[in-house]
Amino acid sequence: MRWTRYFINTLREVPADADVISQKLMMRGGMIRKVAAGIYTYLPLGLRSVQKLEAIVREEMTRAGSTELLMPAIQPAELWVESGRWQKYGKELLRIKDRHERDFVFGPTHEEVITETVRDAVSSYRQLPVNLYQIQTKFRDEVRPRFGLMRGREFIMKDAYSFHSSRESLDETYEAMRDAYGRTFRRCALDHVPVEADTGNIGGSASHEFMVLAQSGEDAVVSCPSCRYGANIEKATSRFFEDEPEPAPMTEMAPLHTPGTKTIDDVGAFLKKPTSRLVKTLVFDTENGPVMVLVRGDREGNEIKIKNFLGVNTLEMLPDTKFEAATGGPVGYCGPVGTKCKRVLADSSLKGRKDWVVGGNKPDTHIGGVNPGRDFPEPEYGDFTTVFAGDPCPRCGNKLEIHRGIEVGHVFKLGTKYSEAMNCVYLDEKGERRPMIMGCYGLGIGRTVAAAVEQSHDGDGIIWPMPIAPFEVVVTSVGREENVLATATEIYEKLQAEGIEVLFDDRDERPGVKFKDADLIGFPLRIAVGARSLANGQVEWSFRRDRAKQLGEPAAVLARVVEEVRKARTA
RNA sequence: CGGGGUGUAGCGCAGUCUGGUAGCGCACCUGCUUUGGGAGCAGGGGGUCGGAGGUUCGAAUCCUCUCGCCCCGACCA
Repeated sequence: MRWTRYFINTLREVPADADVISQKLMMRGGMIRKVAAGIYTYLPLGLRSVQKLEAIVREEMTRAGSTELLMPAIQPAELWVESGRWQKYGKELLRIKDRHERDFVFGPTHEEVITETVRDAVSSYRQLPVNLYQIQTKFRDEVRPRFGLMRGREFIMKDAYSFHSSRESLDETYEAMRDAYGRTFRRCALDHVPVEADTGNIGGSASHEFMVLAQSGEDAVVSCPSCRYGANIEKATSRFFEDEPEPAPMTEMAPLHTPGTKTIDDVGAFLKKPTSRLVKTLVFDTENGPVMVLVRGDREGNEIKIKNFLGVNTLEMLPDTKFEAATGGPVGYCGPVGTKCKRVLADSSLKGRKDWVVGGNKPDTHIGGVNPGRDFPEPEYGDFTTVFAGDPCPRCGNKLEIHRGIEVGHVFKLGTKYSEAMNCVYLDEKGERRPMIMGCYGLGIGRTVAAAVEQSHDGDGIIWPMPIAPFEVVVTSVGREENVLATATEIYEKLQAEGIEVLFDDRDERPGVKFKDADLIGFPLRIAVGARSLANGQVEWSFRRDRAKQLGEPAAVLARVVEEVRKARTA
């Protein structure tokens, strides 16, 4: 492809509304263009990267035994009513009406359509398992789209769904898909980590996310450098409480006068005890009424874990205005002894511990020597706290690390949530009707491309990993001398003949402009042909990643560049 | 949804407070010079100043309403 015949418009200045690096560089490099908040055009260069990633994804899906289909973006509301999500999904679901005033949605995901499809086509266990995928445009009306392609409203996603007659069959496919994801991201040369994830609203029993590690990531990833443990912070656990001393014998409950100690740190300082020896009381409001959660004083409550344990849809910190009425005590001195809260949870780190120090439900008062079971009803124990960096790994005990990550893929064991709601059943060997067991597997195409840019760039622009670079090689002619153009053209044509993806910068521009553009767009390899080196019968080539220039005769450079591309392709 | 900000040429911005026929840089077009890291000079084209209404002899500028966009927060497969 010749630059002068292509469609590239680079910007010298960063558009004012771009906030993350991938968005800035892709907009400047002429790869994407914002049309509305969270809605982008993929310009030709950007589309090439997208399509190259899609090709890799298709190969890996095929290898994992998944078959491609394409479902509609616009879906009838009835399907969503049937699954129950017409009510539940909320404002993120873009609802539209056709000219007959019939309700439709622009699909944010495709469980409904695929379940209907498989339900109608499959009736016997002999036809299972089924594994189907598509690469398609979704729309989610995010409250706050941001970060360019990383959190758009309209976005391209690969989504796959599998249907099974047994748990074992689902496990097998789940593993195959998980492997396929790992291979896909590895082939894109992305530094990523698979982690255990919260299953969220979608439900289901097991779930893993694939996180690309990058500063701009919206998620926090807990990982162990020694063993292979990795989990989203929403889900991660640790053995932080194992350093607790042996429980002392129980003492009597005794009130403590603690004036002006609103926070747990105040109380610790006042009583001259480390906050880890105190108990912090959190109160949340849910649709089922207020819930009290007790955690060790130095830890933080994890709302996702609490929400999942309770099985509620809404959970938020109880506002001060409702506090006294709900708990029977003032803010800052809340505790489980004699509380009005019907439900009291406690983090497992408190289990077996004696003589708690808790709020006294009276102003300026705490209580020491409090023991669950004796002084207040035994609470419900569970894991309700968030992991801190440096906590011991739940598997091996070594220190956990926390990094920022971009969620580029998510695999779920869905179970029978949708098949039951939508009557997607099969007949087993005994002729009995059973709901199919489902899995679903998402991979953000645009987000992965953006994540690659987040992870690989420098002050001058993008440094594309070869497998998803818009072109593998750029040939830059420097100067307009006849032999320069002739040599550059020849190299360009030979590279094309070798099947290399090459862009020929044949513009009549000054060298600086061409080099700056090449760096900005980030072609992995560059061949520069200029009069100066050509006088010695040489041309120059370099990798974008280090830009170290090497000289050689055209034929030798050509061979070397072809070799480097092939090497990268098979890596 | 709450708080803050912003909207002037394709991009980046000034002008708004203090009303008087719209400006700068980049990009674009023409010419000459230049040619290995975003050239120089000269000339040129392009904007109903987000939209509607109002005040005024006169509105980018003041007032009212409205829309878009951005940031922080809450929320989120």
